[in-house]
Amino acid sequence: MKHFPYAVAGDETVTYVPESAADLDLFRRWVERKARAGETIGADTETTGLDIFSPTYRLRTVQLGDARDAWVLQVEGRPEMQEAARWALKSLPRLVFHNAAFDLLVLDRHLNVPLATLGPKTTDSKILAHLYDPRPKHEGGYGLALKELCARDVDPSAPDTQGDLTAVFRSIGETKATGWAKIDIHHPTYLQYAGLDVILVSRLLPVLEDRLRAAGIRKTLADFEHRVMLVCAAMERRGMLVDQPYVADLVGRLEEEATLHAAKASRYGVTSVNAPRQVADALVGMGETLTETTDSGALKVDKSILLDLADLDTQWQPRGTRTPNPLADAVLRSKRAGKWSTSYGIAMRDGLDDAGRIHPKINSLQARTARMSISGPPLQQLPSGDWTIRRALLPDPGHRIFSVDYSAVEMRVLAALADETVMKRAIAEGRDLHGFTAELIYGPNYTSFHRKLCKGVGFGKVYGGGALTLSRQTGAPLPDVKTAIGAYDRTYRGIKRYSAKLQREARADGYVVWTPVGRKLPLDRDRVYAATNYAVQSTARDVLCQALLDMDAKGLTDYLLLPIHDECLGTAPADIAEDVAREVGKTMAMTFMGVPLDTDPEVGGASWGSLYMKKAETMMEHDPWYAAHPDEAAAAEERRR
DNA sequence: GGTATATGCCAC
DNA sequence: AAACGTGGCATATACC
Repeated sequence: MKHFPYAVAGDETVTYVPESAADLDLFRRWVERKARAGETIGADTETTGLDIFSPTYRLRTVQLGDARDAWVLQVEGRPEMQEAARWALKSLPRLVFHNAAFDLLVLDRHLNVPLATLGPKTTDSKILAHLYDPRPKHEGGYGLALKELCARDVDPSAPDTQGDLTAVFRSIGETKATGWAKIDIHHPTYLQYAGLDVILVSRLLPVLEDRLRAAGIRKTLADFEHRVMLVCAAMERRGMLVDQPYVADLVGRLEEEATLHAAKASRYGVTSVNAPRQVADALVGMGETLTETTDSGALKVDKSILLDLADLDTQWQPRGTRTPNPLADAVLRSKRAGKWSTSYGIAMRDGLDDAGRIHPKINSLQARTARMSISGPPLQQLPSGDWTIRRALLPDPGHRIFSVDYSAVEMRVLAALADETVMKRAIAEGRDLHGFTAELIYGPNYTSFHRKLCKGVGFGKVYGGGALTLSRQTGAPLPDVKTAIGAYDRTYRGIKRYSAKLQREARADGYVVWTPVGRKLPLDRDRVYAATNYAVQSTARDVLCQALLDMDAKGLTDYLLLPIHDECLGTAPADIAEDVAREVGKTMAMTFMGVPLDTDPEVGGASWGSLYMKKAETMMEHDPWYAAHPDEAAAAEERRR
């Protein structure tokens, strides 16, 4: 048996690599001892990369270990090693992984150890670290990577196993992208580091648990996050069907459009529309005056400035206020088509598993506020004003897509947290909140502009924005905005009071905000005003996560595709889709601190895009389900009006 | 070849 | 008095 000694925090540790049947017997005896003792064992996998669901993906090693001993099972192409790993994972009573969702999905898909088997006995050290301090290193936190955490809590000189291996990859003529798949499975550094990771995570766990206890973070919150992680992992495993012919055509059209407009821009000397310097220089050369600058002092040529120059409004419709600048127009169009093609179209086209599905990574606990993120491709950020991208994603065959979102959840959470009595009354009465506000401030004859202003001020409260930003955003004159904000504060005194209280407490209590679930959110000292936003955004996130757990308990997870901040996207057989969506809506709906959080279920057709099409005609032409159900298309158009 | 930063834009 | 929050990700650019 190969073995690699290594000193961790002054202790001798050993990584064992079983080769013979006798070696595996030793491994099994170790597992039996650990299982009897009820110990939590560190676990990890090495694989060919991060794209778990790609057809060429391979699991290479499975590691298990405690604070002193690690075992690396070279399972790739070795049935007896796979069997031993499977047996060990099933026998051990408690496991700890760093970033468990990844390894659990790898083991589910490539070692046939179900998510449902390992999930309930798994602790994720990354979740615990996030609960202790959600900030990555560059934001002033301790960081969330295993290396960063172990440097603090285990051994400052512990190696950067991932980083150091990158150097090894280079030494064998591979890159970071190819190294994990190509490195010899017997390479001593590879095996040594594979074992070290589980020794490190075993040692990290008790320290993190102590830290959470000392910080006053409840065990129930950690349990909540682990359950949420497992529901999200199940959604990630399910993935989403891609309309492959549609995507192929879409990418073609977008690339053509990007090229066409790039060619126009090149006539003005811009060789790359994505180079802000080139664009700015060319515009100045054409006689345009650019006044705004970026943080580093360069002339700013962002979308809003280019839209002005191209004489387009925010909906890209001609405004008729000036002669459109053709370069600005070409740059806008080329950039948009290019981004939609690469970030969304190509990502969908090239990220497929062998069943034609994509499996975007759902990070259930990502942001400082605990918000989730989705990447590869970023499905939470697909264009919503235009249905063409979402049209590429489909419910399962024979299903209809559905979506359920909360109505104005962040405003309602704010009303609840701030105990804002006037706002709570309006919500309880089922009033349109922004119209209600406009009426209180401007009287019964308020205009749509007044309502828009009030809506903006409300969002400003949630985001912490000021008068100037709001004025820029709505186009309303600064004095009008200031007046509206003043009136708003007098109308909803509870919000100002709450915001002031959070900030006062934060300054007295180490610049943190505590949320109702007992989550501790660190604030930047120079942005204490963000406290209200953090509390609201984080609590709204926890509302959706509680709903995910409630839905899971009712067996609804099988219908869910994605969480999108205040919304759940799902798929259900066409004959029961309406019922499923209604049930999801009922389960998501709840009362939070006395404030009702209503939901709005909506059932579409045979593509996600159908939920974003406004006209029945469009639905019938571009969505097969509506093509077969014209009456439903007409009804959907009516509802969306 | 790789990283870090700047800029910009997509969503809620 | 004023302060717009959270992400993912592409491209350009400078630098190692």
